[in-house]
Amino acid sequence: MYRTHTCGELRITDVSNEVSLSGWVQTIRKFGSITFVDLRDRYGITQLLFGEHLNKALDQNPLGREFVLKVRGLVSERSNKNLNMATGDIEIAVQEFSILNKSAVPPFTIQDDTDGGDDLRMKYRYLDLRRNVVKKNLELRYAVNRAARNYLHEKGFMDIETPFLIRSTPEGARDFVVPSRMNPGQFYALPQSPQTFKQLLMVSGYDRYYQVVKCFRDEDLRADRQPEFTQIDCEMSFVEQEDIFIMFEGLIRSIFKDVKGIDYTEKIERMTWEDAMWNYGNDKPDIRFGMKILNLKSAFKKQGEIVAEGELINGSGFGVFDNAETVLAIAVPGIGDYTRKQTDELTDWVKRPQIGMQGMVTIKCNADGSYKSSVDKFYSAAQLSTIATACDAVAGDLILILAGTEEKTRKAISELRLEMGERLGLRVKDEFRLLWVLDFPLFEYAEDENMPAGRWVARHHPFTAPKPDHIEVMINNNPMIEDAATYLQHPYAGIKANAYDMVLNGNEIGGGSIRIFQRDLQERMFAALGMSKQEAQHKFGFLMGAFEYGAPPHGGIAFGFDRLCAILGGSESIRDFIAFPKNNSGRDVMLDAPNTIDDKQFDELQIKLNFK
RNA sequence: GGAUCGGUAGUUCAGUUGGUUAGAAUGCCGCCCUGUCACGGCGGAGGUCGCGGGUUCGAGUCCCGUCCGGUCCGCCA
Repeated sequence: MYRTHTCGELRITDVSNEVSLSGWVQTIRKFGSITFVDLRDRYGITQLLFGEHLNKALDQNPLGREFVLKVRGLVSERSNKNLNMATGDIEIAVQEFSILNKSAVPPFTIQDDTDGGDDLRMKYRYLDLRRNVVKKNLELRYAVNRAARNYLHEKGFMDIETPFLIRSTPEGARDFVVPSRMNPGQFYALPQSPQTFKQLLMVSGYDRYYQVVKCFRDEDLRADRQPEFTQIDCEMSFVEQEDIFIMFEGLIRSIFKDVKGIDYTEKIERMTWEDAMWNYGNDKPDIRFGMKILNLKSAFKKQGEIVAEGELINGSGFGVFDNAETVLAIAVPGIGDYTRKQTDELTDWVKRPQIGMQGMVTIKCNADGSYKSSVDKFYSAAQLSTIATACDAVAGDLILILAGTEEKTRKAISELRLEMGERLGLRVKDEFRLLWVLDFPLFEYAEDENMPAGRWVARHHPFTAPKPDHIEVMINNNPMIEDAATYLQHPYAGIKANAYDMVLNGNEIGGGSIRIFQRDLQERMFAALGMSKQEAQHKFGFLMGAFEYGAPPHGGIAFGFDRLCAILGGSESIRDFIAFPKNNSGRDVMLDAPNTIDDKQFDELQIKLNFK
């Protein structure tokens, strides 16, 4: 028998029992004639004491780090206890031991504070996974998985597997493709999500479906993006948006409770996409802190906004503002005492290529109620005061202003806001703020080499239903864009979707929609996206055919499982929460994949390489 | 496709204005040590400075190219 107990469970109450343990050698501490060894397994660490009588055996069979060891001995109370270890009251007085397997010296230390770099740890991921911190992350992942499954099972959702080898429908992300040997010249695609299958399951009457499922997208990677990733994919029949909100607020609350022990009882806020863009410059705002964006002048119109276009900065003679499409400001609390050097550094920050601003204007709000600005000669004290008041700035604040084209400036100030939140410590890791963003536009403008004026693409996906009030607009207007410069005036630009994202601390953790379930509306949607009737029938005939046989109204949501785990675990990178992740270039550095295949395999597939 | 940072001992890093024999910590090996748990003490081994080319009397250091890795932009319905 290899073991009677694990390395994490023996306590003072077990003293004088004879036990066997098996595990890995964490450390060896030799003291002349006695030797201490920390033995590690998944459950913990237990100290072993090798007495003088084993010295000869140890000389003949020397131990090393990461050797696999089996010992038999007596549980003994320690004379020096270690309060930092769960098993710190006891040790095993070893009577006999055997080395089950030797280990080469690991390329990095298997410790919480390892000396190994990311690259090396990924190459030897099986060693990295032995480390406690990595193990904790995977345990958290499993806890989230369990919490989700328990909740969904409780609510009557049924886990149904859908196929991985499907057909390519290159809308949106690039597909990974798999050649078919039995059908030469033809390819499967790996699913970007089980979207159409879950909709078909609704047509089939399964009512409530879920799956914790791998999805594949052949796009460039980021710290929070992998080519294969996991979604908690859900779909329900006979629901409206409100039903979805209630159901999945329950899910996320349940996950918080089970995984983090947090009772998230607060109301989960809701914000329209327009408000999010207007106030935060971003469709996934981090609402843990304020610093809302003030529009001093904007090409982006929004109903009900108090500040009229240009009102605050008109006629100043300051060309940068007067000529800009958009001028946006944020009031950063408590940094009104920044030195010239510090504000210059911030200016350099927004001038980085990734942000791409030409410059930045600052207004200091002094303690005596006066203002000091880098554009003092263009604006009166009263004008600066008006701007400051509109920004809700108080004495001690620093107002940062960016000007330029609408899209770029809004994106830049959004980045600046997040950066300042980060620098001021306002983005607290263990504070969680959930938010629904809703009323997304149904369509998004896209450039297209075949269509000079551009065309519409689905912002979410082509199965998303328009808001009921907007269906008429969609049906009664020609989708054709006449002029790229005025696409915002096209009726389609204002059509809103029954789509929603769940946002946690500035991250999109889930997104979904109410779906189209009538054949004619779905056809109309494909047409709006520039797909011919034949093409739509060819690619999605199966779905539209299904809609003819009594499709129920339905909708759903998919959560980004890896990302959710990373945020709950307080990490920026989802790689820490995936057992065997890919690197930045989509490579598995452990397997050295992707890699070439044999000529024989090419022959069987009847495929010939044609490198350019 | 683009921007940017990095590549020096097994590992993590330092290396000044281009100048003698490229350092530290940790890991590894050996010896000593009966209560350690980041054990301690003494000693030792360990380097094609990613690769290729160039400038120079002289290159880890400067220039060009290339490969690899990190982060970001584009992209990600």
